[in-house]
Amino acid sequence: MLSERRLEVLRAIVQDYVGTEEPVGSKALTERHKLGVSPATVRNDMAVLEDEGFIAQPHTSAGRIPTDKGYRLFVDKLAGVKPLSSPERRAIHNFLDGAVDLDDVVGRTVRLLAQLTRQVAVVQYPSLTRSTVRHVELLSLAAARLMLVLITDTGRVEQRMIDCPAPFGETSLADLRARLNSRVVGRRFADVPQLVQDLPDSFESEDRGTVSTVLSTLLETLVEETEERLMIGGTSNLTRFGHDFPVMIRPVLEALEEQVVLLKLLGEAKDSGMTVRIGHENAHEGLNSTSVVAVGYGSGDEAVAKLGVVGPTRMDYPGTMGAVRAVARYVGQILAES
Amino acid sequence: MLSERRLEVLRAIVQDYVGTEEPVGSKALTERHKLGVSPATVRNDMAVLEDEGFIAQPHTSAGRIPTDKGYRLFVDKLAGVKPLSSPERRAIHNFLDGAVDLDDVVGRTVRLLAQLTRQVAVVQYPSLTRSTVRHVELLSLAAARLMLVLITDTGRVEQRMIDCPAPFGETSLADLRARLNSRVVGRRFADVPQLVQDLPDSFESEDRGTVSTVLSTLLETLVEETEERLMIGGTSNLTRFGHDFPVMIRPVLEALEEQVVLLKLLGEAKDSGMTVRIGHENAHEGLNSTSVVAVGYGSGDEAVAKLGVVGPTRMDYPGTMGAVRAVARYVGQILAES
DNA sequence: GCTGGCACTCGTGAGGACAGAGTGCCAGGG
DNA sequence: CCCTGGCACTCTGTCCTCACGAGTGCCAGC
Repeated sequence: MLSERRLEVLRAIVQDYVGTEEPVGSKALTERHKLGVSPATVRNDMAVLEDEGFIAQPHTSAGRIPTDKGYRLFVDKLAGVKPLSSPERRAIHNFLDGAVDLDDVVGRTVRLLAQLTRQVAVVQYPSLTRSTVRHVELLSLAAARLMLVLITDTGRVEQRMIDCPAPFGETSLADLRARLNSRVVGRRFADVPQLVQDLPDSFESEDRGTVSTVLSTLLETLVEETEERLMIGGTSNLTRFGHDFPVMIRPVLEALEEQVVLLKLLGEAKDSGMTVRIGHENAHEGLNSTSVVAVGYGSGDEAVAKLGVVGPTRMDYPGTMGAVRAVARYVGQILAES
Repeated sequence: MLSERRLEVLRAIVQDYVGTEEPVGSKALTERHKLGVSPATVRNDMAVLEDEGFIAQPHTSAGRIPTDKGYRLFVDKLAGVKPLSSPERRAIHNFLDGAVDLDDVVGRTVRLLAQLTRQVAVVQYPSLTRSTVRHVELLSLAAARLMLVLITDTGRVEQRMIDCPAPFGETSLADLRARLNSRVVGRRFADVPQLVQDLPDSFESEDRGTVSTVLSTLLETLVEETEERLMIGGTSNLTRFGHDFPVMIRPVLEALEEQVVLLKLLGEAKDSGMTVRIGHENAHEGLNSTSVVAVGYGSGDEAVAKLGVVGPTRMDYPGTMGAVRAVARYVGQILAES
C-alpha cells in the first residue's frame, strides 16, 4: 500500500497536470504544494509511483504525467465530487426551465452540459423499453392507409405509416383504437407484445388482416426504436484537448458520429451511480485517450436513460462529475413534472 | 476580359490545387496539363491573373493558390456540375430507401451527403410554415389535461401539453377535434390562424376557455416551430481540411454548433437552383475559409427546406455540387411518396 | 506574342551548439 | 529508517547557420 504522502504526491501531480497540461517535476511540485518535504524526497516517491504504474515520464528527464491507472486511483480514492457553485446551479435552472417539449429538454441539456464542463456532452433520449405507453393513436389518412402514433410517458412520440391489406371502416378503427388503448395504456413497452397478441381474434374476419398489420407495425416500432436515439453537443470543446489535439480529434470525432459506439459507451455505464471510464478502459479504440463520465437519469427512482460527457483523460474529474450529476438530477425532475 | 488560355490556366490551377493542396507553380502546370505553351508564358498569364485578383502567392517564390474570387470565377464560368457515377447513384437509393420516418429520412440524408462529399453535411427539416396540416389530434390525459399532436404532410410531428382552465368532457373534445380538423386539414400552416379564430364562439360558454387555450397553444406551436430544426453530420471530415486544419477547425465547429448561424446560412441560399458561397462571401466570420453549397429540396415543385454541405474553399466544386443536387432530388422524391 | 535564359528571393530542412529542466543516485545527518 | 543536499547525466527544445531547390520576374531574341 502506498503511504499517505505518496498518495498526496499523486494527487498533486494530477491536479497540476490537469491545470498546466505539462509534465510536472519534483521541484515545481514542492513549490506549489505544501508537502513539507524536499524535492529529493518527492523524487523518491515519484520513482515508486512510477514503478507501481501510476505515473510515467514521456521521456527521460522530463516531468511525470499520470497514467490511466493513476487517474483511476485519483478518481476512486483521492477526489470527491465537487458540488456546483450557486451561479452554476442557477444556470441549470434558467437553462432547463422553459423547455417546451422533449426534443427541447434534450437539446437544452446537451448544450448546458457542454457549457458547464467545457467538454463534449452526450444525452440519450429516454428509453422506450423502460417507458410506459401514454396513448396510441390511429388516424385514417385514406381508405386503406393509416397512421400510427405512439406517445410515451416521457413525452416521446413515434409515428408510422401503415398500408392496410383491405379498406378499414371508421367504426372498426374507433373500435381498434379503444381496445388497443385499454390494453396498453400505462403499461411498459416490454409488456406490450403479450398484451395485444390475441387482439385480432376478436375482430371480424375481413378486418383481421388490417388489425394484424397494425399490431405488427406497432411491435416493429417498439423493436426498432429500442435502438435508442441520442444527441451530442459541444464538439468544439474538442479543440481544448491539448497541444496534440490535431492527432486526437479525428478518431474522437469519428467515434462520436457513430451512434452505435456512443450508445454502447453509455450502455456500459452502471444503471445507478456515476460511472467514470478512463482512457483504455473504454472499449472503443478511438476513445483510448478520452475519459467518459456517465450517469443515469430518470423521472422517478429508476433511470430511463443516461447522459454524460466525453473529454480528455486529463480532465477536471471532481468538477466534471459534479456537473454531470447535478444536470442529471435536474433533468430527472423536469421529466417528472411534465 | 481574360483570354481563353488564361481561363484555362486558372482552371488548371484550381484543379491542381484542389488535388494536391499545395501552391502550384508554372512548371508543374505545363507538365500536368496540355496547355501547349511554355512555363514562361504561363508565368506571364499567372502574373495577369494575380493582378486581377484571381490567384495569390502565399509568399514570394512559392506557387499560386486561387483566391475566393478565383474560385468564384471557376464555379461560375469554368466548372460544370459533375453528374454522379452510377455506383454513387445506387448508393443514394440503397441508403435512403427504407427510412421509416422523417427523423430517419433526415438522418440518413445527412450521413449520405457527408459520405458522398466527404464534407460536413447540413440538412434542414421540412419547414412547418410551408407545410400543410395532415391531422390535428387531441387526447385527454386527465380531467383537465390535454395533449395536442400536430402532424404535417411531410411527416413531422409536434406535441404539446395543455392544462385546461376547466374540465373538458369527451363529447366536447370529440366535437372540437372534428371541427378543428375539418377546418385546417390540408391547409397551409400560415393560413391556420384565420381559419380557427372564430371557433370558440360556437362552443358552450363553459368550454370556451378551454377551446381558446387549445387554439392559442396551437398557434404558439406554429410560431415557435417556425424556428426550424436541422441536423448536421460528417464533422469528422473537418480533419480533411488541410495542413492548417488545427487553426481552422475551431471556429467552424463553433459555427456549426450554432443552429442560428446554420439556419441563416441556408436561409441565404436561393430558393431554387444551387447556391455556392465561397470563403468571405459567407457572412459568418468563422466560416470565412469555408465554402457552402446549398440547395432547396421539396416533395413537389416547391422547396420545403434546404440542405447542403460545408467544406474548405479548396473543395471539388463540380463533384460536390453534383452530389448535393442528386441527394436533394432524391430526398424530394422520398418525401413526395410518404 | 511566345520562348529560353538568368539572376534573385524565400521557405525548408539538416546539422550543431547550448541552455534548462528534470532525473537518479549517493553519502551524510536527524 | 527516512529525509536531504549535492552532483553528474540525459534529454528536449530552441536558436543559429547554411545550402538547396522551387518558383518567380524580367529581358532579349525569334
